[in-house]
Amino acid sequence: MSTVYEEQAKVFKAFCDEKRLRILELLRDGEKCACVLSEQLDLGQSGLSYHMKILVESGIVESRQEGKWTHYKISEKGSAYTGNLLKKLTTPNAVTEEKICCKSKKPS
Amino acid sequence: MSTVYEEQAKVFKAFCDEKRLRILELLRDGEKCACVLSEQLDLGQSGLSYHMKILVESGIVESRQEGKWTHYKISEKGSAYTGNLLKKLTTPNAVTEEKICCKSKKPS
DNA sequence: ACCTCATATCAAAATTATTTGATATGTTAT
DNA sequence: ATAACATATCAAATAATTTTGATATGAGGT
Repeated sequence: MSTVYEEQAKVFKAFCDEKRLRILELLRDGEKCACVLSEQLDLGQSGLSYHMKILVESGIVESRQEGKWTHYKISEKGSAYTGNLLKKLTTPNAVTEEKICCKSKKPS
Repeated sequence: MSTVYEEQAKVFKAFCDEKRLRILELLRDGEKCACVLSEQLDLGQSGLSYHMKILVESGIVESRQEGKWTHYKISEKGSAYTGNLLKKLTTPNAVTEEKICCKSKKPS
């Protein structure tokens, strides 16, 4: 069972972990390279790499290579996409709105 | 380590699981009771209950008791809150925007 | 080419989330 | 009060995620 749902879930995984929220918070102050991020969080090098991969794959973060260093920043495009997706997922379909499910009372 | 981050993560957990995304999709068609949801997904009674608890605790879904039945629907308030939170988490701080980290090149 | 450094990947261990079946709670009807 | 039903909770089993340390890859400098 892998489909649209898994794709969508992947996007929000970015926000489902404490460490990643901390990383995003740091990135709100502007682009940062991995070394700086690793320094500011209690995360080893490989742990950071693991989370950055998830963030990049979610589309929320962009990476840029510069020589040995990798710089990360929040992606405007990805953020906008996610915002729209969230709205879509939580907006009622407006179509067949009223449909009683389990009868509230037996017919008297 | 439990704080704001964990609180925020909890909100987005609603969207991080395939089953829950399916449930939300069903709820976009209007309020539904647990029995109907359970019927439409390959989820046993207790499994559904587990996911509904997560959804309700995230604030995205509201529940309403009616006799024996529990009805669930998407919470407008919770959705709006989450939308704003998402925006907040992905909007740059605009303050000290430019700050070079790892020197791009050695001073020549 | 070789060395050093930054990051990525891998595999094992540890942690956390999900599923499942059994039982508990609470509501309605008899 | 008891029976029947809807949902919640619990505990054990399973699966997925995260952490950690070791090793690989790839860039720059010598």
